[in-house]
Amino acid sequence: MQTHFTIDCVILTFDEGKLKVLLAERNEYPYKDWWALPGYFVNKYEEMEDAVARILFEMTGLKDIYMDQLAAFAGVKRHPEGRILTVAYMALVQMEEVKNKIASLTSYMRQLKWFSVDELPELAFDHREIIDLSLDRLKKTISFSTTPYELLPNKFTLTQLQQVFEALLNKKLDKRNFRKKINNLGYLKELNEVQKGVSYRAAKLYSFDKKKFQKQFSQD
Amino acid sequence: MQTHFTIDCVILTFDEGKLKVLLAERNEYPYKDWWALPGYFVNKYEEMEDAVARILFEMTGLKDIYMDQLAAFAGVKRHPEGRILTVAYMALVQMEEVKNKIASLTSYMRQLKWFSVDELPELAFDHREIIDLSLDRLKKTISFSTTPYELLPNKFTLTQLQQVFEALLNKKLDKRNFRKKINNLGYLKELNEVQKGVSYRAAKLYSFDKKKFQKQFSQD
DNA sequence: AATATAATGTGTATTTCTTACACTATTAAA
DNA sequence: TTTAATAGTGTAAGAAATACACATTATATT
Repeated sequence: MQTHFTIDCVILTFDEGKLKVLLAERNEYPYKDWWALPGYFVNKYEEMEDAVARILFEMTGLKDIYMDQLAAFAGVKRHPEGRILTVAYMALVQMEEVKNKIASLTSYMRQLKWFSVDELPELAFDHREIIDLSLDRLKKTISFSTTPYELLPNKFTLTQLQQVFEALLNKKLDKRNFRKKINNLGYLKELNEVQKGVSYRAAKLYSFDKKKFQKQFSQD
Repeated sequence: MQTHFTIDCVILTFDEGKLKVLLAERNEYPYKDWWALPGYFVNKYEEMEDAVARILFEMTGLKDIYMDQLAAFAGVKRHPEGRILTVAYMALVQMEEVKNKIASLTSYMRQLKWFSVDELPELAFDHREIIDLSLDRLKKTISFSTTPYELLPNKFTLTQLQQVFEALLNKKLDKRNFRKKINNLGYLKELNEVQKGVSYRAAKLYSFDKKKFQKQFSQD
């Protein structure tokens, strides 16, 4: 038995204090004119991860994006023409980088747009379920992973970092306790720079020390 | 583009103080005579979960087995004849139940055998990688999931439960601290029964209260 | 009946982590 | 100079995690 084989990408970023996902407006049957996750067929001799990278490049103009497989969705009734198996991936990008790049629109999608994850339109196929799964996954792993730092610019304030945690965990955190905990983890580097362009006291900038992070997690 | 579509199952249980996985000896090209995960093609109009249930029934004689999707594996070079996409599932069973059932051998496999996960033979395809992934996944989720109880008989001793944790986490735990913690979770029921057939002091039996467990996790 | 064996079952003190909580400092704009 | 807006900081109380040793009990052996 054979099946059609596609990739769908939940591309997430953090912008304006909110977690956002990139959606495409479909220009093709079925679900024409609906919003959907960016995705497409995998070519015969193409590795799945390469197909993901290809789609991510088309959508964001970026290479070497962080990605993580979520799950396979293979419902017989996903598509009116018969089973189309899709492997869903989650990708995390920095809004700063995306802003300078241009996405290539294709015949099968009319436009791309970032939506806040708590203001999603109705979505094609089972794409809502896929996004929910990715948010669940992030929520569970956030404390032990690099995800917050993939979503933020390379230099960020502690308040921005806290906002990422709050958006993913969907609850408010105490500022002092959050900073204490983050400091104890020991993989933030305090920079000799401050935020610019704000009309109030500027916050110190920090960067993420990936090496120290990995050292801690390689011991388990 | 179309691809062949199969399911592979990592069927795990706990027996003789060890975590064990069920493997099949292949009777077919490629990897003829090698040990492999039980698995097979998904039929055209069959839901993926139904295919998993079908394979699990053939292998163990059991229905309604706990299962969880692990990941899709789709490497172009997995199979010499071209891409065969497989969705790997993890299934957990109680050895007690399996022992009374008969598996149905098929033309493509010669025999089934339980292997301790730390004494695995060389495996066909990327099946070793799949097993490693399932063990990783279990390790990460064990404290917040029903997995230990899916692997054990319905009535079990605290020492057995501790052994499951130790096998999954791959480290020794302190008996008193383990019991204190398990007790605080509050979803174990102490039964008025003790272990039988041992030549030393018999341990009390406990059962898992699934309702209380779910109540706790529905609040997050 | 006495003894040996093998695993069960139990408490406390120490340290670490988590939580709750409110005010001063700094910058830019008006 | 005043106002507005966010940055940045410490402490006390409670909860959870860790380290650690011995008496108890059922069976098997002599």
